[in-house]
Amino acid sequence: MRSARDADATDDGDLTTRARLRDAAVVRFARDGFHRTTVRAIAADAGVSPALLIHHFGSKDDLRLACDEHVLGWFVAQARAEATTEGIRTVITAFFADPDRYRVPMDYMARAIVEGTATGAHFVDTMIDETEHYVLAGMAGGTIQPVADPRAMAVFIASGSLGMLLAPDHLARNLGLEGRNPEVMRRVAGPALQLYTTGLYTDDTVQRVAEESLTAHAEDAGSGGKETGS
Amino acid sequence: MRSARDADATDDGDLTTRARLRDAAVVRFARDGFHRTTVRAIAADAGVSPALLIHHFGSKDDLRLACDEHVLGWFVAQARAEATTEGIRTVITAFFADPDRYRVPMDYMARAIVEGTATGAHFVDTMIDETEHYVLAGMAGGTIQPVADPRAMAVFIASGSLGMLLAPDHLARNLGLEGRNPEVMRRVAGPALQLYTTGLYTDDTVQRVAEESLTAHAEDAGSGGKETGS
DNA sequence: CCCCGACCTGAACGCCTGTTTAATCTGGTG
DNA sequence: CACCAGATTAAACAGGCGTTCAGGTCGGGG
Repeated sequence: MRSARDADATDDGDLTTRARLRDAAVVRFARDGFHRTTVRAIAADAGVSPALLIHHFGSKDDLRLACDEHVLGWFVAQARAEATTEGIRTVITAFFADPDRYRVPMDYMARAIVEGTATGAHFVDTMIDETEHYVLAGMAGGTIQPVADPRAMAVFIASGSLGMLLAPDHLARNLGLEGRNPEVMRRVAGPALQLYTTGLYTDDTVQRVAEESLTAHAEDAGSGGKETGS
Repeated sequence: MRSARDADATDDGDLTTRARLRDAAVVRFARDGFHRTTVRAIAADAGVSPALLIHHFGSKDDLRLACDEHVLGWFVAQARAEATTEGIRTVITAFFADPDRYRVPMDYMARAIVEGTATGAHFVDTMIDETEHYVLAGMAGGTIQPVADPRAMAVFIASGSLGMLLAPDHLARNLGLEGRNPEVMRRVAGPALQLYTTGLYTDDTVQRVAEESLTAHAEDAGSGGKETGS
C-alpha cells in the first residue's frame, strides 16, 4: 500500500517525526482552522519542540502547503479507490455514512475552501467538473433529461454538496441529531431522490412565472434605463 | 426609518462614533473574519484610537456580539420589508441580484456560520424553518408534491442555499465569472427551476436502486448482527 | 467660576505569536 | 578514534495582539 517515494514511515511502521508533525497539523487545521492553530500546539501534539517544526517545514505557511498536498493526495487516492463512475461525489456521500473515517480530511477541505486557499479552490473545481461530466454522461445515456446549461446545472447541484460539506453540524442539528451522524445522510437521501426524479412542484407554474420575471429583469438590465415602469 | 431606541446617528445625520466603529467592524469581520481582524485596524478605519473602541464596547468579543445583533437586526428588518410569503430565502435570492448592497451582511453571516457563533446557528435555523414552512404550505395548497419527510426536504433544499452563501466566489469562478456577479444567479436559476419542476432523471430507476440499497444498509445497521447473508 | 461626566488619546503592559540562534545529542563513516 | 551531518532542544528575539492606565479636552450645570 505504501508507495516508495514517500518516506513517511520507518521500516518498523512508526511514522517519521516529520509525518507526525504533518498529521498533527492536519488535525488541528481541520478542527480549529489555520489562524487559530499555533505551531506550539502542533509541536506539542507531536511531542516535539516548536523549533523542530520550523526546522522540518521552514515556516507555518510552508507547513500548510505540505498539509494541503497531503490531504489532496489522500482525496485523489480515495477517489481512485472507489473509482466506480463518479469520484469525489462518491466520497462526499460516504462522508456522512462513515463520519469517523472521513471527518478530518473533510473538515480540512472545508477549512481550505472557506479560507480561500488554492487547494480548496482546486477541490471545488474538481467537484463541479465531475458533476458536469456526470450530467453530460447521463444525458448521452438517456438516464438524465436534456439540460440547456449543463455547467450551470453542475454548479447548482454541487452547491448542495458544498452546503453539506461546509456546515454539516448545522444541518445535523436541524434534524435533531448531534455532531457528525450517518443518520443525517439517511434522512436527507429520501427527499434528495424525490427531488432528482420527480421534482418538487406539481406543475410548471412556478417555473413559467419565474422565467418570465427573470427575462423581464434581463431586459431591464439590458435597456440600461433607470426605471421602466414597475 | 430610524427607531427611537437606537441612538446611532446625531440630529445632523452623522453616525455616532460608536456606530462608525461597529460598522467598520462589520465590514472587516465580513471580509477577513473575526480572528484575522485586529481592533487596531477597525479603530483606524473609524478614525479613532484602539483604546476608544475598548471604551465603547468593553472587549473585542463584546464588539462581535454588538455586530452580531446589528447584522441580525438588519436581516430581520430586510425580511420584514420584503415580507411577501417567504423571508430570508427571498433575501438570499436578492443576494446575487444586487450584490453590492447585500455583500457585507451576507459575508458577515457566512463568517458567523462557519465560525460557529450563536448568531450564525440562529440564522441557519431560521432559514431551514422558513423553508420547511414553505414546503408545508405548498403541500397544503397543492402546488408542491407530497413529501414524506418535510423537515429533511427543507434541510436538503437549504443546503443548496447554504452552499451559495458560503462559497459564492467558487461558484462564480466555475461559471467563468469573477467576484460577486448577478449573472451567477441568472445562470443557475434555469437549472434550478428545471430540477424543482421536472427533476433530473428520466425515470425512477436511480431512486428505486438507491432506496433499496439504503434500506439494505439500514437493515444491516438495525439487525446489529455481523453478517446477515447478503 | 468650578467641577463633572463623556469623549478621546498616547503610551505602555503583559501576553502570545512565528521564528532564530546556539548548542547538544546521536548515529553512521572514514 | 575523529568527524560530520542530521535531529533535536532551550532560550531568546522581535513583533503584534488585546487591553489598561493616566491623563487631556470640552461642553454644560451648579
